[in-house]
Amino acid sequence: MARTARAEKAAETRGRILAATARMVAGHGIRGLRVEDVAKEAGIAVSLIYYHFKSRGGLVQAVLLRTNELALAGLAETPVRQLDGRAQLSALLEGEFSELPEVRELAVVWSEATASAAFDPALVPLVREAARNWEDTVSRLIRTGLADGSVAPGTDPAGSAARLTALVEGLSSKWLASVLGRAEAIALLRSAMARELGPPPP
Amino acid sequence: MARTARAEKAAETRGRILAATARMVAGHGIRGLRVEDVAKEAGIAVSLIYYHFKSRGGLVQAVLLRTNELALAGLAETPVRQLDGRAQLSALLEGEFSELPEVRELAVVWSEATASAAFDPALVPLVREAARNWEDTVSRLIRTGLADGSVAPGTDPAGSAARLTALVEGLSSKWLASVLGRAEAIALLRSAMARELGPPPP
DNA sequence: TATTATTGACTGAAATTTCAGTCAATAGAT
DNA sequence: ATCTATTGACTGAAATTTCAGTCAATAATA
Repeated sequence: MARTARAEKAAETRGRILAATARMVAGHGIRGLRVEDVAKEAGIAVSLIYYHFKSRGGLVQAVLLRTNELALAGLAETPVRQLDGRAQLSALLEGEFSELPEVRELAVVWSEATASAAFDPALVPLVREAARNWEDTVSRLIRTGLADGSVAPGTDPAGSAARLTALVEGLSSKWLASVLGRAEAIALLRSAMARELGPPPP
Repeated sequence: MARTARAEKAAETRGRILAATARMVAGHGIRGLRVEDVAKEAGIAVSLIYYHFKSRGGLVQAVLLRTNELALAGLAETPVRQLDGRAQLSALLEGEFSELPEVRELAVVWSEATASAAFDPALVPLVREAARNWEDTVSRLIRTGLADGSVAPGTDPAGSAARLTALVEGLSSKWLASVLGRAEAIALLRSAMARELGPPPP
């Protein structure tokens, strides 16, 4: 499908709008999202947003979809082969508390989506799928750890994954709300991992 | 201070407004809260809300304060003296996932407050204090459990309390978002408690 | 290939909707 | 008669959505 130059540029614009939307959601929340702000941030006319997306709600849906895709891509990124499963998992979970704007952005959008899903049924399937992806990745890494000996034998991958992801979500929301510092959050996560997966290998 | 009939009635009205606000927040979130809806729900005029509270923001602050007080009162409710510390803690944490509207209401308001605090610094102290109360209560019950033998010796009350409360918050947000069923949430909580506090006594 | 028609991306401004917040007037208690 | 609680109608400022129209890229035609 030879995309014409015009279509190419349009796709890029759409992408710019979504990126701008993500930044705005990260800064003001889903409910605090203003279409005009998005347009300004993306450097385009407000009405163009309505041309590409049906409505403000459609824009939100689209940005959540994109966020899921980005997160999946991030998970797929092979995290240094020489690390054992346990270390990879550590990196993945602790990475949730990064100060890097683009990582924090994902965390905020995700947390906003979950919170909003309680009032907006349209978001539920999206949030469900994202949660499943995340949990699957964690339990896969636990199995890797079981195989390479970095995780204590007898660990239940699915159960530990469910508990750890829920814990991370709780810690993350406290962290985003400034109730918990980054260091404390990571310390709590580490102690929980030790309980779930046995003492870390040296 | 002999409260006159007028003051009495006014106080009651204030209470009705706050109760209505809590219901609306539970249904639409803090960000979805509209003062006209509150007025309709409480059966009073919009302007009366501004008479009793300075602004929409003041109303939100007030409802969060009230929610904290309600929660504290709920915590204080002596949970049957014959239960050991462990059982009391179980009841307390599992109670978070009750289907009772008034309990679920507390959970939603709390979760909304936390989510909103990420964008509204005015809410941070309130959320902090509520988190501290909650964590203190949990760690106190763990100490009770240590004393009566229902919690494994060597358990660190503060650490376990921090991890358990974070876990409950994560489970709760998934539960409210319909990502997790009540039964699953409780099962995960139980398995986590077993890890933190040792096997439950028979 | 030069000319003409058609489509797709995009804009600016106006229409509509949505809300928080105000105020003067009134009812009711003391 | 005074003060307090309460009302209902109103305002103003955002914010969302719609729409008529421009311009450049592509497709069709000669």
